[in-house]
Amino acid sequence: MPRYNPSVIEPKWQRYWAEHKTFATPQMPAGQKLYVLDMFPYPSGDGLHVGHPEGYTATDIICRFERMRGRSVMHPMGWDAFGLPAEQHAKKTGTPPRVTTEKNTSTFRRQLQMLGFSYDWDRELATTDPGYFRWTQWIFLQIFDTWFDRQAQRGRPISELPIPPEVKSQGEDAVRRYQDQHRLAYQSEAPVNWCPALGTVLANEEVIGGISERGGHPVVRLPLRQWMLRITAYGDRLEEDLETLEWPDSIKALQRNWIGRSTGAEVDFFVGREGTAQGGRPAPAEFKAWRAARSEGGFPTTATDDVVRIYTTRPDTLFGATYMVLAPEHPLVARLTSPEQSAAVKAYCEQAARKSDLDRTDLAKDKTGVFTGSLAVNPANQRPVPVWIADYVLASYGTGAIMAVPAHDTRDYEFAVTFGLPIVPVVDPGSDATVNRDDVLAGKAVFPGEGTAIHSSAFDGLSTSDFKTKITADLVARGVGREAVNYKLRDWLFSRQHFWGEPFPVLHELDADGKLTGLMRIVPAEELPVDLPELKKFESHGTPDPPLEQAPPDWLYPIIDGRRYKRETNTMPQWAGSCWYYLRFLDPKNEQALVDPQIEKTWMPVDIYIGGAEHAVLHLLYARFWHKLLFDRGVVSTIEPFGKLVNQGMILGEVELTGYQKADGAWVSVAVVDGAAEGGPELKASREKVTGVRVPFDKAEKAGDVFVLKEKPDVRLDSRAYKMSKARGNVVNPDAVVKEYGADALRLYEMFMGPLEAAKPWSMEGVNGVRGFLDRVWRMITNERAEQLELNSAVKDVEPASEQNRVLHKTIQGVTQDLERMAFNTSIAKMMEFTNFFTKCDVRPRAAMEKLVLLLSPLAPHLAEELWQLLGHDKSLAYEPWPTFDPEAIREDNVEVPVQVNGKLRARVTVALGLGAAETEQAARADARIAELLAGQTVVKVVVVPGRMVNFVVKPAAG
RNA sequence: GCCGAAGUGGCGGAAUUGGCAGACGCGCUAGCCUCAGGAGCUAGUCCGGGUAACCGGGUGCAGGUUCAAGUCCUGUCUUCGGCACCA
Repeated sequence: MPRYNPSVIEPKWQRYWAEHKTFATPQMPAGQKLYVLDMFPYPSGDGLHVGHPEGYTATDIICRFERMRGRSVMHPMGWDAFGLPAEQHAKKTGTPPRVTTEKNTSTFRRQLQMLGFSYDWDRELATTDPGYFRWTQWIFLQIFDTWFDRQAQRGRPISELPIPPEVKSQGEDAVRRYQDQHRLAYQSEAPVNWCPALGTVLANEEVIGGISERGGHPVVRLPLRQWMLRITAYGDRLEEDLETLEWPDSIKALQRNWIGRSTGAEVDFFVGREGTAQGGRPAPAEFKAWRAARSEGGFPTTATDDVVRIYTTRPDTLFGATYMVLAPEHPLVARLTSPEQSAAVKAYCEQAARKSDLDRTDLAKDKTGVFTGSLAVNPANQRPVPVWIADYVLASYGTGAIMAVPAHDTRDYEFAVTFGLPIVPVVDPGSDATVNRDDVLAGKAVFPGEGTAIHSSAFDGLSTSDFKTKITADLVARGVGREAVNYKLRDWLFSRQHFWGEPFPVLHELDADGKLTGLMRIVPAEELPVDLPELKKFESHGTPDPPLEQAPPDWLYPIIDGRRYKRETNTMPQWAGSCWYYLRFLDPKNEQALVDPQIEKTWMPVDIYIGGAEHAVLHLLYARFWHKLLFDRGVVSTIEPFGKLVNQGMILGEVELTGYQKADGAWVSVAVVDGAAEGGPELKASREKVTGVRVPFDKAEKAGDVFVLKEKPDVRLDSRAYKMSKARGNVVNPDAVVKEYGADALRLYEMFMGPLEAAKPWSMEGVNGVRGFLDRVWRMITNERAEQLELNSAVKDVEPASEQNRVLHKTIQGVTQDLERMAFNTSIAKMMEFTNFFTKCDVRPRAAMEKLVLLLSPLAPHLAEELWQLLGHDKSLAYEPWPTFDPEAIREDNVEVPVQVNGKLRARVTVALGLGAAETEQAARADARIAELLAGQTVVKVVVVPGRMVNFVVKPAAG
């Protein structure tokens, strides 16, 4: 019985495509090129999740659609295969990560192939292949070999870095050290999250409140030598070039926010060398001399040690700066601390050092701080201001010190209130409705907005923006300030203390005693890759040092030209491999270059890039950074890697009803429960803990717009879909769906659920629904009752009747337009309408059936290929021309026009297409019901949109 | 707190430019077919009233612009996502 049986036809066509290499991409495009890329997955041990195929189906549809429209399509897939889970598995079981990774990759590959995606599998790559990470290491060498020329705003070879004469005069080693300081890859001490219990270094996201996310063990912060990449140098370009991209505005906003560019001024507050060295205020004579020197010599590039340099975005509030704050880590803290304050300052700084960044911000409700005992001079009005230390100022942002303007900055205001510091308003909010003006002017409220200057001597009356310009110019003229730009973006911490990652192609020089000299030597490009050594065991060795410290000596200590070196033992983060994989897909087997320049020029940029929003910032920012650097170094030809970006929404689990019960089992309404409380749900009023219980749908009913318990209708239930998770037990396995409904049904359902970008709850009933549609298509074209597969007897070689032709062409038009704008859900709806219509026809013209099969083929390719073959074609439809529609066939002779009276729909009249406004109005007036409604009324106005609608505006006739 | 997205039937969602709200699917109801059905077919299904024609209401809430608002404007509430002392 040839019913629609996906478990037979799907493997059949997958084999066909593989054997015929149907989707092999030519190295050079034959037609117009289209590069469609999925964010490649990390092959986890859990296998594919129904979230993966959502984006992959969307890109697959686009690719199949565009191939039929004549484009040359690049559509590759690969594996982001380095990652912590495989390493942790190795620690537990001793299985080498490469073995685990290959096993997981096989599962992922099988699952993706089972869904019939049209990837060119000959381009498959994994970031863990030595042939791949050879080039990841090569890119690192490019970064290492680059410095950033601020003037030109681009990266240049380190050999072109100008060496100051005073450095040159110190000899070769000094020059090398100077270069090392300016490379875009550099080393620095940075704190890591070391968890002794787990024996591993954790990422910031894995540490919550000083406790490891996994296991709940304490985590300590230790400084460790780390590799950093100078992404901040590219801050401006990363921000500005967002404008050139066809990305969702929300993602651009997220990136802009992350880069966090702000403009303002740097200003020096004089503290002096003499008086302040022991606390107290700077000597007036010394200050005078400093002022004179500054107006002569100007503003020095790096701060001198007689000033505290601050950064502010509001130089216009300088007259309101009543104190200063240094971060606890600020280098001047020790010198500015007076003997009397020394104990208090020391205690405060030690306490701050113990807290992680997270703790500092978490406990941010109350401001803490300590006075240094020193005073500085406000350069606007020459008044002395106290210098404080507080951890609400971050050492890592700006200059690590601020001027505090409590009247106009919320944080400064809170601090000033806590410690009783003076509050001087210098901005009049005027009529600004957000604050009470009198309170602001009395120093009893904070006003962070813009307004008119007061208490600012000669600047009074200026608007905030004018003031900024004027005072900045004034500061520059006096040599005490300059314009400045800052970023929230920090340099990229690029090393990990892991085994399962790309080794750095770097060797550290050892002296005769086997100690590090601090000088480095790179592994030359032609000797790459630096492969990972074989480790005997993977267990933790109890120190935060990288696991590769345990590597065999012949790997760890190479001897070159008779000199002993130690290899770098940190490895690169997982981001490294995913930063450039889109380039390697173009030319995956090239051993001479990362990508052939001609091929790169032809295929780049990626035209459509689809993936989850979780990569909105980091992956996309890092990849853009590398791409720009490669552009500067002449490796790639475009300034940006990804043209159009689409984020697929998350697929949630099935909708669940949750009721809440107290410890004694009594039900409580969801209205009185705080579900987001820490440590589980609790009653809003009493903070009593309650338990969430899943309630089956047959125990609940709808009351108004909420669900309630059937047996206790005053108990409201929570109705929502949750993120799929193992813990919740609501994960849907694609294997099971394919087994029961078929891959085409899974693909179609994921597209039919709703817009690609939206978060959507899963529903097995919905899968069953689209499977029903595929069954109907099958029955429309085949004879299900025959013994052998044969055409339905209603399918005939005849011309379509005019109504049939109209439906056909409307469907072609609609589906084409919907696919062009990635509205997959509505394109499916249109094919359903087609099927509903033609199923009712006793005669189904073969040409119409063939066209539908072609329209359906990007979405449900296996079914389409099978029907195409049955309709008498002997090769794949993958490159059949896409059906075109005839506008003539769609045109109807008559249109139904709604007629409104005072904006309310009262009748519909059928008129000839293209009828003029006057005639349409006549036709509307001729309608019996309209005539009745207009009788006795004065028609004030008639609005006619020919072919669309008529509206009579009436009022009762006078008299 | 700040930034972003979204609120439309019992449910997922349509409505491309301001012009017939609810396409399509699920679910539900009734009927047909069947030995049987988690199969198929037909009809109905926004809410209230009415046998019906039809009438009234309706896109989170409150206003506004317009002949006309799901769509535009102002305010507000809720949910989700992100950032979180960035001076």
